[in-house]
Amino acid sequence: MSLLVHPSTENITLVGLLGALADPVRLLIVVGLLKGQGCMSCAEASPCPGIAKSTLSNHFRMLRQAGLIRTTKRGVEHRNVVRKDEIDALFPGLLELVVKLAEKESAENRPVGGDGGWPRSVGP
Amino acid sequence: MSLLVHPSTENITLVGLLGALADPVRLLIVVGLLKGQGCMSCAEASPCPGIAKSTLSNHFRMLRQAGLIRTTKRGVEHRNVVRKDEIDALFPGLLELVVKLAEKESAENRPVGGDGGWPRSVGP
DNA sequence: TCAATAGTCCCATAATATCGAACTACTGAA
DNA sequence: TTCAGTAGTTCGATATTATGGGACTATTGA
Repeated sequence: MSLLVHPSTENITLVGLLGALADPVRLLIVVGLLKGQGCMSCAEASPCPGIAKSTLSNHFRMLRQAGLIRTTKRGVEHRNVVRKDEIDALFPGLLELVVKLAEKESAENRPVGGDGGWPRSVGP
Repeated sequence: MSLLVHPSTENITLVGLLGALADPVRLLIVVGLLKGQGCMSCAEASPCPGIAKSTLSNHFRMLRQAGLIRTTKRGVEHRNVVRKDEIDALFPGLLELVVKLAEKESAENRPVGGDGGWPRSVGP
């Protein structure tokens, strides 16, 4: 059963948000949500080829737990929206800048994330 | 032997930087470096009680691998500095904003990071 | 009622983080 | 030179976390 627990605003932390954004898939999801509008299906939200459904579900759960998105059931699917107003109040400028930098990075031919160099990509 | 490998600027990614900052200890280290100046000992850099020396060493390695800091040997200790100019060129405004938000968070009595709510702090 | 769809949950496996202990490198005495 | 002390890294074991397949739940529409 999905209870769709969301943290209250006082439990949203900067480290939590950064961690939620520190994954290529999740970053693309969030940028997509912010540039488009609230998105429907998980699969729809992400330009993710060959990622298991359960993994995608986990990514959305992580975004939810970090307080980045709010998920509501709408019929058979889940509607995810970024908690923009709340996050802007807590951490003004963060979402805007991340979106801008992600777009800058991809515009410079450096695929957003890629493997992200995170975690674990450079030797000792 | 420590080779102190640093990624070249083209291998510094947004996801990598966010991941490096997505830890309470590392965030405090980076903020400390940016607010103070290049720091000497790992132990000195971090206001970290009861964190194992090897763990701290790993945190510095992660910051290094993400391209956030540059480490040079100076005598018996390692000198760590934030690669500010390079990161500012790649991702303008990121470091400044993160420092500002971390300070805002702690000013609001919400200890920066805490356990950070990341990873894993809210139930299903 | 039944099939189809959207997502979650559970499990096993793989990848990471943490920390103690051993080790390396450098410094500054004696 | 030798030796003790300091700063960090590396290694091994353990614990935590992510991934993906498959089963399961809930909702919709025929």
